[in-house]
Amino acid sequence: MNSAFTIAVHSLVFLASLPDRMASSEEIANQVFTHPARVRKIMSCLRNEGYVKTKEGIGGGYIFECEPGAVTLGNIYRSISCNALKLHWCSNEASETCLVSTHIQDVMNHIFNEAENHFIAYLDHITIESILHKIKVKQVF
Amino acid sequence: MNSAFTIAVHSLVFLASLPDRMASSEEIANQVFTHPARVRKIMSCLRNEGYVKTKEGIGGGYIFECEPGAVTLGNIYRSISCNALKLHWCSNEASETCLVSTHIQDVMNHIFNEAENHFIAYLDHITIESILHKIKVKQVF
DNA sequence: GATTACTGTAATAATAAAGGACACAGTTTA
DNA sequence: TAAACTGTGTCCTTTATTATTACAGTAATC
Repeated sequence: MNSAFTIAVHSLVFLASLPDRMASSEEIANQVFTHPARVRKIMSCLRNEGYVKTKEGIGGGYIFECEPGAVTLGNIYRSISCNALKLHWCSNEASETCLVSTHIQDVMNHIFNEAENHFIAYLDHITIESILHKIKVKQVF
Repeated sequence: MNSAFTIAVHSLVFLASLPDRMASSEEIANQVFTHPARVRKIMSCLRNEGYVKTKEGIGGGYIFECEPGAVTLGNIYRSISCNALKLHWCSNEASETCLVSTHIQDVMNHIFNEAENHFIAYLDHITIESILHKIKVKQVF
């Protein structure tokens, strides 16, 4: 799993802490310790899903489009990292002589899909707002 | 997630299909489409956990040590890939001025741990034997 | 309408991770 | 002693990820 998911979550939590003004990609990047261009790319994705509103030009930037309580980590995962868990390892040269080799691919794909669903189901229980709240009360689990 | 987990599962399913003799790393590598040295490395790990028995020298190789029905994919995941889901992205230069940045790391670590637990809990429902069985009856889900 | 401060996005470069290949010591059998 | 194995470390290539740069497009402000 790459870090795009974490950056997205961190950015959104940051935005949720600033409900009344826009934040520029540079400001977010400083918080998240990455580069403004990367932030913009990731935020583009979140904008397509309707989670943030963006504005170009002077005074522009990013702001939450909907209620932080309505956005789950599952939502973010699905828009940013879906299939990140799936194995990239793949070989189609399977010798047709062996039943195990020819079918294992299907079996593993199915298992990874299901396992990822369980992963996402857990993430769906967590909202951006709940993370912000936990941080605010300094009661970090 | 790297492919070591998949290679381990495939190898074990293959071994489960040969309960009465040892298979060499070369034979397994042919099935799994990787290199004998990589198979040996991964099998070493599985041997440490007691899932396979190994034997050096002529006629040596690998064979199942326990019942294929007793080994779950969760077992394999824990021995081969634990923490594969965890984010590697990490920055300790968090500016102490911002509450979000300073605590987000703890929060995300906790979330990834829990999410991985859900992932593993699903894998614990699947045994090597059940995979072999599904393949044998050609009823691949 | 020119300037400034932004986003959007692509291209390239640098870095990190994964996997393959090889080597060789150690072990067991014959 | 030779042959067929495992165990393990190291190097090299490939691939994936991330950083960096660049620049066109847009909106506000002077």
